[in-house]
Amino acid sequence: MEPLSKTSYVILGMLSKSPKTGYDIKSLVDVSTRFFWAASYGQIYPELKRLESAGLVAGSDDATGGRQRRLYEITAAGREVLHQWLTAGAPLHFELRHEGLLRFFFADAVGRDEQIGLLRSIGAEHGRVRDQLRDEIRPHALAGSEESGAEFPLHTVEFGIAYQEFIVDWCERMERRLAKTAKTANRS
Amino acid sequence: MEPLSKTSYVILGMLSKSPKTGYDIKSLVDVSTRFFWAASYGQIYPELKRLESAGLVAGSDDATGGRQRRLYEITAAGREVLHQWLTAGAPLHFELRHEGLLRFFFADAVGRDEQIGLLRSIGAEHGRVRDQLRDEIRPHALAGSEESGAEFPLHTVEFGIAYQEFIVDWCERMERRLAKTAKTANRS
DNA sequence: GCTCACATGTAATCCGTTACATGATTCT
DNA sequence: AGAATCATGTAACGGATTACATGTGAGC
Repeated sequence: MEPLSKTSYVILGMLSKSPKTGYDIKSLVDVSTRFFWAASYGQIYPELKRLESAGLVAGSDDATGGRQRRLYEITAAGREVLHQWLTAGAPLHFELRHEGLLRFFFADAVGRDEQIGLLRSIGAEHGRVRDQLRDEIRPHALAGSEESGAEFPLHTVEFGIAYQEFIVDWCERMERRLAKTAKTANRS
Repeated sequence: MEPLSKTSYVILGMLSKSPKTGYDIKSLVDVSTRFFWAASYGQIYPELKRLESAGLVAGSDDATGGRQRRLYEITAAGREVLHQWLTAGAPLHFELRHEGLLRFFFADAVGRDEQIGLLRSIGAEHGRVRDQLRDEIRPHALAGSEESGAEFPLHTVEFGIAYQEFIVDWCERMERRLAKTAKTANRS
């Protein structure tokens, strides 16, 4: 069996706690793993079908009246591959794409004002994400933790908050440093 | 004109300093922007052609003997769109995909030993990247800085080092925290 | 003579997003 | 009555990686 995509482990992981619809999974991802592993309907629904034909999840129709609803639950085989992935020694995929940093890299070509403006927008954006994690995602993780005893989703959000905060702080420090050594603009 | 991909800005940015071959660009990316914006030959060569037909770069054959070599330089129009991007108010694309964190999120399903082992591999991996930035990329940026006066590539590497270090530290703190509250394994 | 760096490209494939299409139920 | 939420899916597209294919020149 060819190896599963990382996103299918998100699905398996979410289903390992309780049965869910594709919609449920997407909603959950949006308030939890999204910041380090996003997923869209365009991935989730087809992936659920693939996982079902691979015997890792089992779907059952669960329509209420005229509204269609397909509830998936993880199978024993699914639990097995999830556990395998969770304990594997394989290299962990890590990827960052940061347009702000890319611009910053080339920022010698613009004036001090633009350099500082760039740092402000980068900092502001990461500040917004930090706020969102703190005010929306963290309470959600906290509730889940009290209800199920799971502590790692909470640890993960807390890492996220500290991570965003680190970038915000760095932007502020760099901004101050640049402000001190004001310099005339050097267009291209 | 449809908007350029971020990767084409990497190319334009690299060419804005001096003319280069596709090979040169790839080599440079690999010792500079790679950690927050990677690029492969499969993107660079086709993109150079597109940029040329859009009039943003100009290529000239520069073969030495039998070895083909095509040198590209940025045009005035190319400088213009680069500068536009560098000073635009557009939202900055940011994306993180972190398999280690994803596993960590689901780590309630494994035992303490595996949880700690996971933190160790995450920390070790980020430590390796930090070392690479410090020992290989930073000297390179420093040399470039002394030669051309460009300071932002250096600032960017320094951010990278601090960023990787932040994650390493966090892993160590979390590891210690988990070690203190040892717990029996709870399979799935 | 061999290996490594220089040099260019393409095709297959993967992973993922966005936009579209459709409809039921619940809340205000 | 209308809006928001629940619910499922697909098609088109975009961005990027990997593997493949090919060959030169320089240094040991």
